[in-house]
Amino acid sequence: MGSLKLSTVSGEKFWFGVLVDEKDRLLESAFNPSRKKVMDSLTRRARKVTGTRPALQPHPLAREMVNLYKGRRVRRVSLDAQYITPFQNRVYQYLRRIPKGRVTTYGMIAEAMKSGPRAVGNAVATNPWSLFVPCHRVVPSDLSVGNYSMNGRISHDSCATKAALLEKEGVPFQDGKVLGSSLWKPGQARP
DNA sequence: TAGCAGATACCTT
DNA sequence: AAGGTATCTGCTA
Repeated sequence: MGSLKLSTVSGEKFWFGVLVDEKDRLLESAFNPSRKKVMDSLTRRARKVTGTRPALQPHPLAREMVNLYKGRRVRRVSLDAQYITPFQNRVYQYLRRIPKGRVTTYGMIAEAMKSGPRAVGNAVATNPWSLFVPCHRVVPSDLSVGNYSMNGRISHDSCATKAALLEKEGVPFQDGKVLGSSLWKPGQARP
């Protein structure tokens, strides 16, 4: 593995950061009100992969991340799936198919995959590609907002961020729950 | 309708 | 083989 690049930008009320390889493949993305937390998460990953610190230099994908946060559509990004498990990979294929403005549930993904909802939650929680793989579009079966961690601890703030992201994408809410009309049912695994 | 376990759970290291 | 879990369902009151 060659050298990695780390780029951060601020936008809205967050810091956004990406870690990319020499071929512009995304290894990890993170966003948080604290720039230090973003940097820590990305440098930790880089160190694990290369044993060295990544080079700090601007990268367009960081800007793209802000666009995603604003609810805009961006070009397809190539992800480096070398450091995730096959199960995570399968789960993320489903996440990437959830249309903007829709949501699905942990249980529905589990059913489609013939796995269990808690296992799916486990994989979703460890998504290394915040925003690029839209894990915020997965909610509990009671259609409440559910949990979100933003590469940190689960908190009220991060869950509010999840709700805000969904609202930006046009998901209708009522009494703190998404409307059933926005549910998207995942199809069976594709070959 | 809110709270609480069980699921012979499911995946990861 | 143990440990973690961003869940779901049905049963209780």
